[in-house]
Amino acid sequence: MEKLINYFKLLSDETRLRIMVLLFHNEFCVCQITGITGISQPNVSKHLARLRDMGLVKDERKEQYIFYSLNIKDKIFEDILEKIVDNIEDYPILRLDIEKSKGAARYIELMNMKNRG
Amino acid sequence: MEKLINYFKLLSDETRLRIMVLLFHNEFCVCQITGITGISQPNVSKHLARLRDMGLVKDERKEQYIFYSLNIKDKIFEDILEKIVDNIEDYPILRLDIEKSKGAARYIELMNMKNRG
DNA sequence: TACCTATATACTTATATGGGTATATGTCCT
DNA sequence: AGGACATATACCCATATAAGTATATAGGTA
Repeated sequence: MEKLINYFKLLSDETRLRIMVLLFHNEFCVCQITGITGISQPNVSKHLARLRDMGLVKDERKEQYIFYSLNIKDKIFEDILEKIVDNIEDYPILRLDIEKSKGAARYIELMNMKNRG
Repeated sequence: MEKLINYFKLLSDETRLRIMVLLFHNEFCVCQITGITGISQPNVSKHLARLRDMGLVKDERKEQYIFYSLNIKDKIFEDILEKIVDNIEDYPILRLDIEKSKGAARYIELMNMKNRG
């Protein structure tokens, strides 16, 4: 039951909920999540680390970026997350994050272009 | 979204989760919940008050007892709770509470009989 | 090598949370 | 009215949690 309790703890924080819902739609690196949500980079990192330690997300380095993606094994948790996503219209903050995230693939391109002048 | 977050906060505490799952099966008074779960009376009362303030349970006095019952209006919360109950075999503590609760109707009878000698 | 960006972590602080004990309130019964 | 029980609440304490700032680590590129 401790696991179940921990799942609910995870979801009971707005920052983590936003991150989880984002990752439900796609994989993102830390800077993309930071850019999309406006949450500070250390904060995003910290929450992702916690999610990783609980085995709910996995990370993969691609050059300078570390991409995080969902890694859910527990059906009950998956179902709950899905239920939230299905009702995303009820949660404008989440919907907005997803909207913004659609331009996020370009975020890294833009960064790279900027760095190269 | 604050409501959703609050739902998860509610469920992320073992005491409240046990109470909610009990009430999902039946209505109970404070002393029954205390008897079934072994949680202290003030603690049970406090959590029930919190649930009541959030509109998730309602209370009804019957003589000296105050019975609490579920009063869920939000479908997403109902679905989540249902999902837990459907998988109750995974959570021995919850299952045991339910088992014990089956004798709980008799609890008040016993109390009354004892008081009358 | 030096610099820039991405990410992680340490440290601090403020706040929320949960539980215990003691006590108040309310109801029933005699 | 007084005693017994049910419930609620106040108060205290310990702990957990989240966020910010500063800093460390690591990769990429010139």
